[in-house]
Amino acid sequence: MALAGVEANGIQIDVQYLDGAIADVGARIQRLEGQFRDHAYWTEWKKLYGTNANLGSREQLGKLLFSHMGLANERTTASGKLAVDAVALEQCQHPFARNYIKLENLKKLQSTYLLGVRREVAPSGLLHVFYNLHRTLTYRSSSEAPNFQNIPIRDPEMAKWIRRAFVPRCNRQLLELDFKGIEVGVAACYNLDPQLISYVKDKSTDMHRDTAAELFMLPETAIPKNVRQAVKGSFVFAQFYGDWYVACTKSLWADIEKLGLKTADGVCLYEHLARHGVRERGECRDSTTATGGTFEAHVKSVEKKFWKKRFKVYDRWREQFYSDYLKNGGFATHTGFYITGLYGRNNVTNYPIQGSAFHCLLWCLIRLGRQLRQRRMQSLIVGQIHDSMVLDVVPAELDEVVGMVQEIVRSLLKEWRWIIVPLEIEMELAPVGGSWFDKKEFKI
DNA sequence: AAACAGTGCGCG
DNA sequence: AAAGCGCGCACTGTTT
Repeated sequence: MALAGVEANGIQIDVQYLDGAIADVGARIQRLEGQFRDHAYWTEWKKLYGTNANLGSREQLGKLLFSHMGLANERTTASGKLAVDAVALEQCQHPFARNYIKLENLKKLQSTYLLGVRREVAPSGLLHVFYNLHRTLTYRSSSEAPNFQNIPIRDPEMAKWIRRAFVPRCNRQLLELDFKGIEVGVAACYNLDPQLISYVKDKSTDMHRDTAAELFMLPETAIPKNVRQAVKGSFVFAQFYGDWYVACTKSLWADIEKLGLKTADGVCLYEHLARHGVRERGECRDSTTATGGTFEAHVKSVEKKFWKKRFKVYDRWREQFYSDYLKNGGFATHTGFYITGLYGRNNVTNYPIQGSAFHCLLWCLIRLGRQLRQRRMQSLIVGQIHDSMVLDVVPAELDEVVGMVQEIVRSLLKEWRWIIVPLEIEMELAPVGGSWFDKKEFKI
């Protein structure tokens, strides 16, 4: 019922802007495609495929680059074919391949997002997306027509093109509220690992910083922001979701180059590691290839310490939870669901965390929506993204809305006793009349 | 023409 | 023993 309310509210779209953006991006795509058709490679491409040559076919591009031209590519897909994705094309280090990625990005922006939103906007100018609660294995939600939960944000350029179209109603502003680190917090509520709990509770500590110090042999007091960020994504979260050191080694090693990671003194991390006796990545083929002096061997030892020392209770919980599932044929979540069926180890230990984290948000969303109506306020909930909600607020109601949310979170902690860590709400606010792209951190 | 499988990529 | 989790959408190429 609550999500149906959000669907009915709808989010305002700046249709005039959107139509302009569609025209602009369309022209860019045309221009780029024209450049491709002037390139010598396109002539080769046509020799291979004749009238069937299709610039949009990655299969054809793969044949051209990796079979015909003989460029290297060791990446394969699930079914064993050569992968022709952004990583493989990046590795070609060739302008034709690089520009192809750019073109594909623009086409993704145009077809999935700009046109995807345009197609669904109602004549009123409101976009009523759908939220499902019956389609996920984890008891999260999903969103469709269009999917409101995967609108670009990480690439600022793509984010600007599409998020500019999402605007507040007249004389209002967009407010986004999200739970900070909710999945880590909820994980701690399942595994009760004292070290993890203390990391979550004590703001002076930072597990990403500490792990970064170990992985890159740096002092904990001198971890650059982008190094911490890379370790958070490529190691800590990956490990929590069930990744292993071989894959983590590859992505961390690639991050150094891709993100230009350096020590606080400006020394490239390859050079820094070499000074500490780690001169190469390692073969990274399987569990037998980690030989001494390689980054692979080092990451392996950090992983061991990570699970056997730092988060040993979390480690034991994963084992226990999975073996209980094997015995019982199912597992319960803290939010009252019992999940049965055939799943692997990573699924079983991740589903309850992912689902329950969403239920914290849903619990709050239900109450906020109800209270806004009861108080006859004009502010509306207009969207939801797993651990966040987007509101279209009347400026005069802003303080009251924020107060209501904080009170609701307090009552959540009282009601659900299994939540044994603090829950923090982060807010982002756009100016009155500003778009979703214009949101900025907002503190009271 | 519709359905399906496979691939790739956007988000949390 | 397995080897990050969850989604929706667009597009290509093939089958029905």
